[in-house]
Amino acid sequence: MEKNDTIKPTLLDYAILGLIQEKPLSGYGIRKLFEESALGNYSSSPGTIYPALKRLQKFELVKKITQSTTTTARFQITTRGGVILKKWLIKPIEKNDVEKKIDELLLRFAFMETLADKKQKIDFLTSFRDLLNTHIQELQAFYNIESNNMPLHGRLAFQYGIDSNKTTLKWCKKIISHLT
Amino acid sequence: MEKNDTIKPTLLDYAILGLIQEKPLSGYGIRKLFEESALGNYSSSPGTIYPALKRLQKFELVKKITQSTTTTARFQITTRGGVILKKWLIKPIEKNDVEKKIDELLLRFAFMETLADKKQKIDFLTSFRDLLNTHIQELQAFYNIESNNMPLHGRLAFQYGIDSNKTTLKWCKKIISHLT
DNA sequence: GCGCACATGTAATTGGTTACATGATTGA
DNA sequence: TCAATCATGTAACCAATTACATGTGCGC
Repeated sequence: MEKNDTIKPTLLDYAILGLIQEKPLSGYGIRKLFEESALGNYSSSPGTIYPALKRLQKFELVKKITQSTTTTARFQITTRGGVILKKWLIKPIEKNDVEKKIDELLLRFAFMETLADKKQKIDFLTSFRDLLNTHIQELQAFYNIESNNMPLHGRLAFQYGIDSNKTTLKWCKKIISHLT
Repeated sequence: MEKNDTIKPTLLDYAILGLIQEKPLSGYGIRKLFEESALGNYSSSPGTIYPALKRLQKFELVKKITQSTTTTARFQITTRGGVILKKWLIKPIEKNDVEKKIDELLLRFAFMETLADKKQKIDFLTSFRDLLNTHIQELQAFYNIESNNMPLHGRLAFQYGIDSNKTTLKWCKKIISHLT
């Protein structure tokens, strides 16, 4: 009905789309997966999941399927939902993603396994790596100039930021060599 | 006025309290700091900062001070605000903080510099370290059991989680030895 | 018969985002 | 004088959190 209204899926929406894309799941099944997998910190509370599913249904990214009266209804991704999911997966990584949305990039990577081809994966990872490199250099440059003006704990916290970006970079390189 | 109503400050609220605790700042000054320091990804948009300041004023955690008619009004932390800030800084770290709220822990650490004594800092960091150790062991145990059932990319993303926790642990240990 | 896991919702509240709106001051 | 920066706000919208509410089916 609201097909033509634009929807801007949240990260949770994408996580749901990615999960049911593998196989249809009930609302409860989705909740259990979020609870147990621990991968990503998405809320599994009913007040989060069920309204999200309703939203996704409204925009026809998912649809309810009922095989028999005895089994629980499950949600399936629609063609439209699949298109939107894939578009999100392979869209170019932006500076801001690397600076503040590592979780989202990791989620994208996780779902790329079956939904992207090898070239797209490599593109994703090399772009990720390059942007990380730039970001780390910028952080380092900032640190070199400003560290003397920073309070001790601020400096140490900033160093943590650099450290963790370097870890991400290492991971990225490891995966690249793993895939090639 | 609403003194007795409980307030549950958000992370942004704490960030503001921590900043103005050092020296009074205008709303604009706070916005600039969030924009430039890059430390923590807090929104610096007017629609975020000014309502937050209004909220903090309402609960009397900050108060407006005007030195002269020419200078811009600045916000100062109140006694009440100081108490709440300190309580947050030194409260025991929970399992969940280590699992999902590293940013908050880093922010707490940054503000502890002047607001906590050496023992409190060491307690904070050793507790952080111990909880991280436990968490990493749990992740590793989960990985050992489940990795064969995980899809490749899921496994790699999970490994990223372990890696980054290990980085946090290393940082933690480094700071501990730095302080002792 | 009791408790637990399964299963699905709604309602109130609220913080954050985005966009809009306004005006002063300052330096090129 | 014109653009940029300083400076402060409001309004609409929306997703997420928390709490409440309900009901089934299974195993002990």
